[in-house]
Amino acid sequence: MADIHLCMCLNQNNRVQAFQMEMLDLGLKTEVMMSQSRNETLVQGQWDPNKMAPVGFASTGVQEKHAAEPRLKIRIKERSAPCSVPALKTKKEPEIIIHTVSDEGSSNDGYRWRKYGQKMLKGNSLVRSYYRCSSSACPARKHVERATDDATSTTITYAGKHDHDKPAPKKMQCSESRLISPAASTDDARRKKNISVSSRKPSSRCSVDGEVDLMGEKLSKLGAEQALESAQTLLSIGIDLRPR
DNA sequence: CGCTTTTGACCCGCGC
DNA sequence: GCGCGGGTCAAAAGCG
Repeated sequence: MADIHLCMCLNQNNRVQAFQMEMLDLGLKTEVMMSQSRNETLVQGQWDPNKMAPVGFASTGVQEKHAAEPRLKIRIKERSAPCSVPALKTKKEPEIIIHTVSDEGSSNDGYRWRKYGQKMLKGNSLVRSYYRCSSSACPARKHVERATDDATSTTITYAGKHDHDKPAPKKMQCSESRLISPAASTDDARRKKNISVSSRKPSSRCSVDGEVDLMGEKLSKLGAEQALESAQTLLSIGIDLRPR
């Protein structure tokens, strides 16, 4: 099962728009939310993947940061939390949070990341790993947060933008596997030492690009060109939502 | 040999 | 002012 749950919140000029989509193993259930305050969801809608039209809207409560659904969950939102990097402290640089809950728990975003730190958080119940882009002078960073008691739950926080294109793969397959998220590769490395890794199920691929375009179309009606722009930013960062 | 990971130490912001 | 927690640094070790 390769569910994808994407939530995106934006905050520009004191306005927040959000959209969310789920791909329940290609079921492509899509939800669109709009909110007026940070992290608060006011409206939620659904798209029928066949009709490509809204199915219904319903009010929802405040989004919990960490939902407990046992499925792959990807969340993208802006964050106002300060970053220790001085340049990022002053600027409210958008951060993108991807929360994944899956067996594979990896997010291959196409970039090469280098781990530069790891912290035990909240009484060792969480392990947060810190990665930066391997490309020199690239400001892109990401934090991979993983529960020690639930290794299948991973929260990835992206900060900063890549100032370069995705590195060209030398070999399609090899590079793809090589470019699997460092969190996964880290764990893989550990698993190599401890236990054997069960072979990955080749899950079907599904592109989100069309969904993002759909979101942009809908949001444009809401006066959310910023949303589309940020969605493009998201894509430019290189997040690959294709389940593997 | 070059790149990545590991890990303890250090820095800094924030709350009390 | 102090302590705590989060983020980063940097050296050593590991790996391909």
